[in-house]
Amino acid sequence: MTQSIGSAAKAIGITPDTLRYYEKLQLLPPPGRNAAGRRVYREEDLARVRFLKQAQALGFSLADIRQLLRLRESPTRASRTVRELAQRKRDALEVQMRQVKKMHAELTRLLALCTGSGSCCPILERIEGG
Amino acid sequence: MTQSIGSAAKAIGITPDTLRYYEKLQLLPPPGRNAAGRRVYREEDLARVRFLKQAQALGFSLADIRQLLRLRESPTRASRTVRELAQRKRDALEVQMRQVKKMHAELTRLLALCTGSGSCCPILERIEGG
DNA sequence: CTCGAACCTGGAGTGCACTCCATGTCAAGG
DNA sequence: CCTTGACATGGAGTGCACTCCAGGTTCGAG
Repeated sequence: MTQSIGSAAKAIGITPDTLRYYEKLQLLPPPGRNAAGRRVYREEDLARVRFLKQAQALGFSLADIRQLLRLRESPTRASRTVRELAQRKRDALEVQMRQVKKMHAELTRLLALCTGSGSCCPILERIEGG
Repeated sequence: MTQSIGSAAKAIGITPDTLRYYEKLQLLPPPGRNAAGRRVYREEDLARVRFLKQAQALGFSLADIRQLLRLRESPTRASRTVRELAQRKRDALEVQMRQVKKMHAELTRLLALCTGSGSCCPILERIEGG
């Protein structure tokens, strides 16, 4: 069963433009074409795109994903490289999480102080105070 | 006490380019100039930049900060608008936190499964499996 | 006095991940 | 048959926050 670029994109939840963009970046191999020169996607092609999107949802960049896809294709599926990639990504997420948490806590604290009615604003004061 | 753009930038921990960039975006008012036409920063100017950087550290974008700076300058310091800005930002951070947490948990789970030695890779399988 | 560092300006380039555009071809419904 | 919509291409534009460059002036140390 094959699909046009439009229905393939819809099935995955992206746009045809994005699909062509991934192809241009060589994240996806050129799909087949029909007699009229239009792209034809097989289930296998869709699986690759879904893999890409899943990895993206796990926080990997397209550059990371380029690696991941190559490893996925490789016959030995060199597990160690993937593991290292995942580990680095997890470390980065930890740092990000701490930062986001800190910002959130601070804003929560400031919002609790702030009635939104007074003429003085604890939020501005906090930012000013450093 | 006044500063050259270089020492002002250093004091804040940014580059002169960034300082000029903020000025171009009108996030900072044009500072004074000396006889030779070089920028001269007063303590007051530095305070504004520090405010900007603090707000940035709290997760505000430059567009947000433009608002914040205007409000800071305003005579009434309209607290309600600031509060709304902060609230929206906090909500966004909550969403972001949940996402980052989820990705982190998933990667941790996968890394626990993955020895990095076997020929099969749970991480790739997970991404494939959807 | 000289030399290198710091400064000035306007504008271009970066990185990420798309997104949109103009122009043209092709296919299916009414 | 005609229109409308999906598809094709190459290339430009978006948004964010810088960052760098060329070409010229000025400052401060020796």
